[in-house]
Amino acid sequence: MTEHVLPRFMAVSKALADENRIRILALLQGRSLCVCQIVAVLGLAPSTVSKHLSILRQGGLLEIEKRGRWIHCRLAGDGSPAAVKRALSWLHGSLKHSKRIEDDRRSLAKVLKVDLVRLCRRMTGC
Amino acid sequence: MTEHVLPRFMAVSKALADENRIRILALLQGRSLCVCQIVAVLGLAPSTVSKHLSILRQGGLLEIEKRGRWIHCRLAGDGSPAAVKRALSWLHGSLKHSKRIEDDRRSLAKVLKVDLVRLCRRMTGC
DNA sequence: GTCATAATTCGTTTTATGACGAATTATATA
DNA sequence: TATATAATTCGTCATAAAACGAATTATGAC
Repeated sequence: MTEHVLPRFMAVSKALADENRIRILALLQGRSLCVCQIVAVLGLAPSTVSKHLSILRQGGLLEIEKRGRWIHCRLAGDGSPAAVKRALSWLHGSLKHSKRIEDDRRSLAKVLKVDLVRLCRRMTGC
Repeated sequence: MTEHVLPRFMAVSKALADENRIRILALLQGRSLCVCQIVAVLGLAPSTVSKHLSILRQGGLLEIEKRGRWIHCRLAGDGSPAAVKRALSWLHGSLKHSKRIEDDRRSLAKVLKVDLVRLCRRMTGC
């Protein structure tokens, strides 16, 4: 019986309460992505995406890894709390047939074909 | 592949993104409650609780049944979508050791001892 | 070292959400 | 029928959240 159980749960549920963050989590299913790749798919400002990623990390749903100049994101792994794993499994199970998510996946497929350096150059232009 | 999958999911996840709504769902675990009983435990204005209940219903997490002058609420049953059932199971699994939720339960135990008619009379006084 | 650039932080604006009380609706009881 | 009252809807206010651009930080390339 502890004080922080509910706040922790709320951090996860609030993280899941925004459509763009759900899109991010769906994009990351089964793969790791660079921030700029996520930006490219979502079509939002980098600062906005950065904020979303920070909220997802705070909820424990996301892990990051610095690789040189780029930051790669992936979903929380097996080591994460059961509550987080169940949330992700709920999410992925529920969104299997979403057109919006499928559109994002298609968009991602195109983005993945572009070299990272060229992709990020393109970003600044936007 | 349908259009409304993501909006439906968002209706559920947004419904779960408020602490007081989580408290309501936790209170309703395994029992049905009258609106005025929920009001008594949460300590919020009836209009506020009513709004919360409406959001939970919209998300499909809650069902209501009119019994005379009172409206009784219960969690979504076995007939509800898998996404909803999984959300509820995630929630209940995650909050087992929450002090706040446990306090609510104790508060509910007291409320349940009061006759419904007298309880509601007391409400108007507040 | 200097420059380019990936990502974040900060400040601001707009929009969404939660809270309440007053008014309304609907139902049981006198 | 008239009254009491459980619950909702409506209007309003205060707070929180999402979006952007500008400025900043940090890392690799030259």
